[in-house]
Amino acid sequence: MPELPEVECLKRGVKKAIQGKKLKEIRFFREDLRYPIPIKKIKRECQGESINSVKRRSKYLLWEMDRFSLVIHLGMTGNLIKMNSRQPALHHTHAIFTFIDSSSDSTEKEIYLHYIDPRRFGMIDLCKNDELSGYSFFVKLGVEPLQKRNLGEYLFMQTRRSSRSIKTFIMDASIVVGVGNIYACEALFRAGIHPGREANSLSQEECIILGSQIKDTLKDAIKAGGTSFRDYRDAEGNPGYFELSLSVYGRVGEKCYSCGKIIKANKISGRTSFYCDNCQN
DNA sequence: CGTGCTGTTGCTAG
DNA sequence: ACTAGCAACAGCAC
Repeated sequence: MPELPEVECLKRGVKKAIQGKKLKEIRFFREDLRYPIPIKKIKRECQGESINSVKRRSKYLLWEMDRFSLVIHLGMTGNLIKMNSRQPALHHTHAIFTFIDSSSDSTEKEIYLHYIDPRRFGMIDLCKNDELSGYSFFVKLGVEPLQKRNLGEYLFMQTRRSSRSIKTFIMDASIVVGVGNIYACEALFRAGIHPGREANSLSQEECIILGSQIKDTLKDAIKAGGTSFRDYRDAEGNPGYFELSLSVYGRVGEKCYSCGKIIKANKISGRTSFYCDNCQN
């Protein structure tokens, strides 16, 4: 489900639901996802703590408490959904977080966030707040596309010595985070750049166009609530609608909305790439 | 029934 | 130094 826009939308919903609330109880239903879950440590350090803020870095969610931050990644199929029950409702429910208002001890207003992940490519981890900058999963991350000023100039600099394809390049999280297969395809279409072009063959002008199209594509997707390609839902269980705006992704064999030629699909570094031969050069 | 895809990321081998 | 390929897994379309 998640590329940057989906995680951003989920973050906003989760933030609304739990920020300022007290994490009363955490229940785990298995010991590992992609990596082992430090269950004892998480229970010890987080139960009874208040959530000061909910943040996103790359595709990681951060629940910041006084000393620690819970780090949650959704992998390919993970989700966090508000439910009415503290009982697991689905087969692939791996954790349930119970929140209460910090001010009251009543059980009336408990909130239950269920972590669900069929494929278990996600992760749940804990990191001290003052160690986040050196946190192993964060140290190698590239820039946040929506925060980075002059993203295009940055891409131009970074691409100069790279012979890999531009699509693989912008999907590389050590260069720029959050751009997965869907948004890489869409941003390249909007920029009129063929996904198979060698990164270092792009002119400065093309890089600047690509940089701004990456930002616009991500922003548009966030506005639409993300892309519910298969089963993405936000924290409230609502789907996103950006798939209605997809120009090329998943449209192989269909007509390009812009020129009417047939959309093609090709494997680039093992990932299916959708593009219009006519509009993208 | 297989078979071959799928939104991620980090490690490995070349 | 860079890059492609793979592994971890469940579900779904064909």
